[in-house]
Amino acid sequence: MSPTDPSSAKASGSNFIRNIIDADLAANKFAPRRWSGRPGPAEQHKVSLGDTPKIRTRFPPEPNGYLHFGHAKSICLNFGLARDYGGACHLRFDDTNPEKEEQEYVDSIIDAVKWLGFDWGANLYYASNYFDWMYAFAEYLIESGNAYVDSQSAEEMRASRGTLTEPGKASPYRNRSAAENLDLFRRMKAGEFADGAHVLRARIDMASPNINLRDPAIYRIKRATHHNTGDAWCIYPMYTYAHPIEDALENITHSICTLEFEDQRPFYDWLLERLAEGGLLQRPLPQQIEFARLNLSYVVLSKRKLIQLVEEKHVDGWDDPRLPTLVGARRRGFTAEGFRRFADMIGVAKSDSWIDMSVLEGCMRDHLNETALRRIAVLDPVRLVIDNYPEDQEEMCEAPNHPQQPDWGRREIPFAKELWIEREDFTEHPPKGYFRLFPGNTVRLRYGYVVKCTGCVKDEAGNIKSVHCIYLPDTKSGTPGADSVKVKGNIHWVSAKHAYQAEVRLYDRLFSAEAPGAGGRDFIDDLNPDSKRIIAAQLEPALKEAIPEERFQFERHGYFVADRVDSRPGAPAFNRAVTLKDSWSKAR
RNA sequence: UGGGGCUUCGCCAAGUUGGUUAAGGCACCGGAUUUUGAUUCCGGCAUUCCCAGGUUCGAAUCCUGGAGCCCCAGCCA
Repeated sequence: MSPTDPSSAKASGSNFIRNIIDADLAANKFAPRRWSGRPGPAEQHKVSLGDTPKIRTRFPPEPNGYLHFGHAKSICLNFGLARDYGGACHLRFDDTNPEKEEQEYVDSIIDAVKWLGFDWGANLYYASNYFDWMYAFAEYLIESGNAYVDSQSAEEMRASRGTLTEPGKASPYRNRSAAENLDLFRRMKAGEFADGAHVLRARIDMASPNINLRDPAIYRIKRATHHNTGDAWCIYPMYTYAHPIEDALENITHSICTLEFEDQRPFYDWLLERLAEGGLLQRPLPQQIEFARLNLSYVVLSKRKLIQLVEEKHVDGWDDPRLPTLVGARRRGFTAEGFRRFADMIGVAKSDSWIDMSVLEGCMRDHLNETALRRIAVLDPVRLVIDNYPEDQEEMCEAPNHPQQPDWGRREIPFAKELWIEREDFTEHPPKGYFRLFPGNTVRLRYGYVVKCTGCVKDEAGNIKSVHCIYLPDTKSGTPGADSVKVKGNIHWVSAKHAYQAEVRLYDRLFSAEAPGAGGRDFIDDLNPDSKRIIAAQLEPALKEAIPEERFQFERHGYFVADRVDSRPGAPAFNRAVTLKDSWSKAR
């Protein structure tokens, strides 16, 4: 199911959903299930022998937007469960509302789920492919007295629904005969009525304390071209009605959704029970299980807000590396494995919890630490001149591609008299504990020589133009004398003459508030003005050959990725995914 | 205020048939190693489970009462 070895997939700890599945499996609940090889009603499945996957879950996005971090939790949950239990997870597009859904979103969702590392095999489905069955089931509901056509206006319906504390009142159309209802419903389908003229409702209980059971609408007239069925239909099923049926047709065992659907579960069960009674759906019926959606600090995940950020151009499109979309995260340099670890780490439960953005960042840092090649980059360059180094001399220094992975080899970095070093690695007035360059101090130029700082040259305004030092010839890394001089400081550098100057984007959190828009503020006002800084950095020459999406650790800085959109062959641009932990600046 | 949920360490989260000292992760704090102030390693980190009573030899787990937070009145999903 996933690119990672299933056997190594560390069984994410116990959680309430696993407990339910364990109990179901122990009770052999799914033994009667049949699977015909494709979704369908009882009649179709019952001629088959059984269903090989032990459980079936599904990830059912509505193709009306881009997937975000919240979806990643759900994807990892559903596909992860299927993987761990020898089951299957379906990718199903819940496309029952033609006004909001587009092919563009279908494509991006497919890309995102694949990128996260999951495989639905042959189980790619569209709710819209079930419209015929849904329609037939609705006729059955009418015939069995469980649904009726209501001809009230939307306003009238709302008015008669009652309130949270008062029961609703029956519609004057509630007791139409089955024959009349059937005739009306067929004419709705035939296109005889205007949008909104009638609606099909389940007949349950207008006085139910659960508002969702007060005769919910299940079909509405809506003339709109559907991305999949075109103009074949002018009536479309509502989510409440469609979703349970989709699950049942697909033989889903555990239909996992978020907490806000909890009140919907009685209807889910009611509907499926009616249909199973009629022999339309096979038992055992799918069961809906609700878990708490992801809440992430410093982030907005609501579709409305994401759209606003894109449309008002606070970010550069849906794949902006600062956006919590999966395409954005990918461009940012986040990894699929990082998301999977994150999902495992935060677990799944029913309490409405908040996860700090630093947890996600930590997962990315963790995975990137293990996998990213090390390279040198000077992001805020100032010139370092080695006064006692011959003018025209050059030599190579050797550095490992990864300190913990000797097998990954080494690369050479050119060294010369003039180097770029980090501006913050030199100071004339060192604070307590500072062990980088300052006049009189000795540091190692990482993978090169030990140098002793002699001072700096400033312009009239007092800005440092260059730092000066002398090197200790016998101290080159890798040579016998390398450790003859012990130093505490170790700074990185790039030869000025050989450096590859590139565009580097330093991304930071999009919002500076933990809960953007909290306390009645406009969330736009919480935007972090420094969430994107574009700089010209001096990089070690090897970085020129980076290919799009190749990720690196820029030593002592963080993890960066060659941008998959703006990089050109031989001229990659880099995005910062996440910084390294920095206990020095934290301590200060 | 009708209905449905939730409440265990700074943040997640096990624990659910009542039974030794309340898992684990993250964060944090020490200390060791380190040519990344990174990584890695080792150690520490809830006499207490929202609160108050009660049952019991024994309760986070059972009972009673209370508090706080989230969700529901679309012909959205």
